[in-house]
Amino acid sequence: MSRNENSKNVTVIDVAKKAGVSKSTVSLVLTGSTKVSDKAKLKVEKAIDEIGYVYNRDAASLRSRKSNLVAIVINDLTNPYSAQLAVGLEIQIRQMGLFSMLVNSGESVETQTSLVRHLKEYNVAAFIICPAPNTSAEWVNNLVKQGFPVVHIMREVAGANVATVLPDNFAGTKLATQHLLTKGYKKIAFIGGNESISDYHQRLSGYTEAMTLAEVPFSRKLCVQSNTNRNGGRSAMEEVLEIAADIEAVVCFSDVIAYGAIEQIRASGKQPGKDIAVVGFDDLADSRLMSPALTTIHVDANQIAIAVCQILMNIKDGNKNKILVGIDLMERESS
Amino acid sequence: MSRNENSKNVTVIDVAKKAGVSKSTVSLVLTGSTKVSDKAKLKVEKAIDEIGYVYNRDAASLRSRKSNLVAIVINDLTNPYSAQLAVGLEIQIRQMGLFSMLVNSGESVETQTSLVRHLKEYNVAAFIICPAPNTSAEWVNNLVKQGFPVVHIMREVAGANVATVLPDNFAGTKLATQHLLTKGYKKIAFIGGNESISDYHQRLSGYTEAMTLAEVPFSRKLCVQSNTNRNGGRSAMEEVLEIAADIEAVVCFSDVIAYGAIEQIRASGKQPGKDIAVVGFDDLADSRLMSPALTTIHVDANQIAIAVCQILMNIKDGNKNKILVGIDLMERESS
DNA sequence: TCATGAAATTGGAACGTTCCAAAAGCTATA
DNA sequence: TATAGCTTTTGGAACGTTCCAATTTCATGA
Repeated sequence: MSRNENSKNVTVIDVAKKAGVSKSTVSLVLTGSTKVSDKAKLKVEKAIDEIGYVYNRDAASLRSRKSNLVAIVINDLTNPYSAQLAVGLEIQIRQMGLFSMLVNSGESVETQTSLVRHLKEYNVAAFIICPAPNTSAEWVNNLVKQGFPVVHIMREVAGANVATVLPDNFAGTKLATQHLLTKGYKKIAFIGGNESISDYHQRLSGYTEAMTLAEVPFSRKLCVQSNTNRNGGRSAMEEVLEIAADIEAVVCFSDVIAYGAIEQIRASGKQPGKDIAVVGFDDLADSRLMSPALTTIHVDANQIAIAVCQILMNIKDGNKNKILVGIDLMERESS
Repeated sequence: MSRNENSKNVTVIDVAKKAGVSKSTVSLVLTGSTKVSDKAKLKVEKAIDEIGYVYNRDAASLRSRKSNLVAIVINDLTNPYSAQLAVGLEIQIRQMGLFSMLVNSGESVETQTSLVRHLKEYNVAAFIICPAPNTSAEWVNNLVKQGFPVVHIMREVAGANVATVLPDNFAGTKLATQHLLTKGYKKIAFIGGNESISDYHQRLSGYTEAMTLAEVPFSRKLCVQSNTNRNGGRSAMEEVLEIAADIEAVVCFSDVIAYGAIEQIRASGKQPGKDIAVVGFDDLADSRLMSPALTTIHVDANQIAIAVCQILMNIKDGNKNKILVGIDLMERESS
């Protein structure tokens, strides 16, 4: 698409003429150089305002081979936690003086591949990716080999040689489970999520660890997998209730799963939070507003965003570490 | 940020050498020209693969003064409906052979202004904007005057001379209210939303129109404003219950408001859907999964996205129309 | 075989910026 | 006043693409 059919653009040269300096001086002002006199700077800024000049980043990044565009590739924007994370990342990136470009892969590797291919053409400086399921390590490593700074968030890709920032899933569910144990519950199930999600194992292990440490017996049958939406929570909870009508508490893979579980508990005629305790994972905004307010593991999206940005700043150090972001237990009415 | 410190980039010239043609021919292949022989095309494509060439859009759009980047400026990505809309727009835009850049204004005019200023530098071809509250018509008109195709979605800015696509809010709440009236309910409240949101008046009018047409008396006191989150729904519902304990049904400004209302109804010891009917607006994915499943006005995000894209295709015709996207009643358990 | 015209290919200029090395302008000191 | 050393300014080249006008190639028909 073209915007203005024929009209000439206003360029640095026009600004230079207006301000009575050279185009090089204008460029120095635009790039915020310190080696330009205040007098010249003022003249240029005045000229820019008067003449309605718009900086052309295409030309700039073509010539300078630099870019301040950071691509954020999100797995699923319709997932509330992902959206929250995207917003946090955007704000942090802007604070670094960079600009972000947000795209959504919709959990499809094909879309993700296509998006990244295009984004490379747009000369992005770095990629922040929440990898779609089945993302290949080879693909990621190739991207890195091409010289792009890459940071993965929320999910790990086995064998991928990239920095990764994710919540301490293991500690999270362990803490959640221990909270329930402390409250005196013994019959505790773990519901929701499934093995195709990279963090499932970590969250499940947190639960089993806590149960084992407390020497409370538990059955693998009470670890019911499901898809990750609200319906998944309902059906997993339904299954648990069928297997063990006397269940006392459930640790949920995520808040969304917990929402479904709560509905199913209600549907079965029991009261969530009273008859059966429920703990979630994520701490979505809704979780403290709902009723009963959901006890959950808080994962601070801003903290993740900050960690990502710190890595981006120092990516040249070849930082390929895994950073675990701390979690907190938010104790509320549902447990 | 810079990616590769010193290494030379692979350019069309390298491709040309490898393929044994001129750079002009390579360019013709890249831009999909029909006036290049199949033989040359194959040679070029082979060379591109072998040499690992990446198209440089900065150079291309600098020279051609064209761009296929469309900016989507969303008011609040953490709002589930906005997120759904953003995803729909992204897909439609990609299908048009364009590329979208998603940014979030967070309902702040200042952020919105800053984002748009930057996006202009990135040479975007068009703006799709869900305007933040207090967006000035002058600002928008100025953007249009600068030659940028602009389409507003979901919200109108009074006095702004731009094409706007939004759901038929009036018809929506009218239909919702008539549905409740048909079911025999008489004491019907309208809750949630507030006058700072451009579509509030339209939705409120739909309700009053239906009540008036049916000659069912109603009190302005039962039209309770609130902020737009779940808590707003709770407090508005609480107020309604205080004023009129015998309320039979509520039309909600949005699904999120309805979620809050349902919780408050429960908290008051009544059963949503049985004792008090609830109707929402938006039809979020969760609304059909929750319990009771929410009766609501369905607004098809894809239809909005398609309408926006149609306008973008024909923007040169100076299309400044307002397009109302049709709505549907989804009758479920809550009414 | 040659002339004709259409189709395909081509090299050089241009897009608007930054980089570079060189020039000019300053200030302080002898 | 001359000089050295520093700060500020500057014109031309370069980034990688597309556009344009000109040239070459090809197919056709006489």
